Amino acid sequence: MLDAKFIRDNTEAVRQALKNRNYDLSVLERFLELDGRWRALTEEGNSLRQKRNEVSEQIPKLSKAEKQIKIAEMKGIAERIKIIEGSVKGIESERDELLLNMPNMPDPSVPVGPQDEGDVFVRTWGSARKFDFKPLTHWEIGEGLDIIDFDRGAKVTGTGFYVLKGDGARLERALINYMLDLHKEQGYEELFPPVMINRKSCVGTGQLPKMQEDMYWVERDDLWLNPTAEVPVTNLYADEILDRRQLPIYHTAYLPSFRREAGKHIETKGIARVHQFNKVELVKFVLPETSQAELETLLADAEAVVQGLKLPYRIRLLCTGSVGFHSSKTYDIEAHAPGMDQWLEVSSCSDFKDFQARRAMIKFRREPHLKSEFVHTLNGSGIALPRTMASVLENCQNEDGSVTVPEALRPYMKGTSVIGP
RNA sequence: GCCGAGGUAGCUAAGCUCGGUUUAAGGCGGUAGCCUCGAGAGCUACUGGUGCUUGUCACCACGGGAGUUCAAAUCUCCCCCUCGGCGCCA
Repeated sequence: MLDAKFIRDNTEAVRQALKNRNYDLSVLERFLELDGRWRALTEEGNSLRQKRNEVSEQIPKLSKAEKQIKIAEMKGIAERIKIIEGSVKGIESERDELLLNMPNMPDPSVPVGPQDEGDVFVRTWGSARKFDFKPLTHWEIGEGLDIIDFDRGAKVTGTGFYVLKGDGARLERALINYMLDLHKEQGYEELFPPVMINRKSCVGTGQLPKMQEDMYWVERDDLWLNPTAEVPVTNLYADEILDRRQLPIYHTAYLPSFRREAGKHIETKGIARVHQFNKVELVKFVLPETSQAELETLLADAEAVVQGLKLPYRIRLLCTGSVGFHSSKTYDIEAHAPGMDQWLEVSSCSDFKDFQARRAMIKFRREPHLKSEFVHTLNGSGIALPRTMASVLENCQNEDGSVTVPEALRPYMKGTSVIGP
C-alpha cells in the first residue's frame, strides 16, 4: 500500500507509475477527490469532538439548571458528530479500498515497457544441454518411469493435481531438504508456518483483495489456503515494532502452496502449472536503506540452488508492464527445460520496499526515543519445486529413459544415483 | 463443543461494582539530561498512533465491532483471542 501522504505530495510520479504499469488512471483521480473530502470532514469532526470533550469536562461542575441547558446543547453536537462520522467512515472505506488496489511504485532501475516484451535478460548461467538423442518432456519421463501419475491425481482431487510415486516422491523430498539446508547455511532461519491463513494476513501481504479469485477459500472459517509462504512468514511480524538490532531478519520456509489459476487454462501439460505445489521460500525484513543490496543477495541465494543442481538458467529483470502488483522490483530465475524447449520460471525475487510493511504494520525503531519506521520486506522463491523437478528430469535424462540424480541430491536419496524403470 | 477466568501502553498492573478530579495511577525496563574521575545509586524529562497550523496543538487509542448516553476502560449486545476444567479426537 502506498502512503496517502506520498500520493498527495507526488501525484505526478504516481500518475506516471500507473501509466507505465498500464493501470487505469481514474483510480488516482478518484482517490485524490475522496482524500480531499476525507481530510475536510475529519477536521470538522475533530473540532466538534474537541468541543464535546471540553463541555463534558465542565458538565459535572455546573448547577442543575446550567447542566440542563448544556446537555440540551450537546445533544445537537452529538447528533452532528454521528452524521459526520458516518460519512467519514463511508469515504474512508472507499478510499482505503482504492488504496489497497493501487500497485507499488516501480523502482527507478526497472525498465519501462510493455508486459514481457520490455523485460531485460540480465545474465545467463550455463548453456542449454545438447543431446545426441531427442530429449523427452518431463511428463513423458515421469510416466515412463512411473514416478508421476497425472490420471490418479485427477481422480482423487481434480485436474491440475498429480501424484508423485516412489523415487519421484523421494526426489521431491530430497529437493526440499537440499534447499532448506542450503538456505540455513546462507543464514536463513527455518520456519514451518500454518498452511491456512486468515483474511487479515492475506490483506497484509497484498493477496487480498486483488487476487481473491486465485485463492482457495475455506468458507466456514474464513481461512485461505496458503498461496505462497510469503504470506504467513511476512505476517509473522504484523502489528509489531521491531528493535533495530533485530534487523535484518532472514527466514526460509517450506510450505505447500495452492493457486486456483482462475481464468488460466491448465492446458500446459506436465507439472509446470498446477493447483498445488511445494515451494521453499525466502523472506527478508531489512532496513530501508539496504533493500536494494538485499535484493541482489536474495537473488544470489536463490541462484545458488539452481547452480548446485547444475541446471542452466537465465535471469530476467521484469519491466514496469510485467512487475507484480505489490512489487517494486523483481528478478525471475528461469531454468531451462530441454524436453519442453522452454525456460521455466522457478523463482521470483522481489523487493516490496515498505508496501507490505505499511499494509501489515511491520515497523522498527532505530533508537528507543525515535519515531518508528516501516521495515522493507523482500521475498523470493528458493525455489518452486515442480518446475525445478521438471528441469531436473529433462536435463538429467539419459537415452534409455532413466534419470541421473544430481550429485547435490544424492546424500538425500540414500545413495540412489540413477532413477531407472 | 460446553463451563469458568481473563485480554488495559515495550513488560507488569490499578481503575470496571456505582459512567464525569485520572492528564489511563503505580512499578519495571528503555532513552536523554543533571550529578560523578568513571560507574552505580539518586533526581528530572521523555517513552502508543494520526493530522497539520510543529504546539504547554488537536484528535484517536484500554482485544475487535455495534449500541445506550451530553459523556464509556467503566453499562448492553455480537465476535475474536489466551488460560484453566470437562467432552471429543489422530
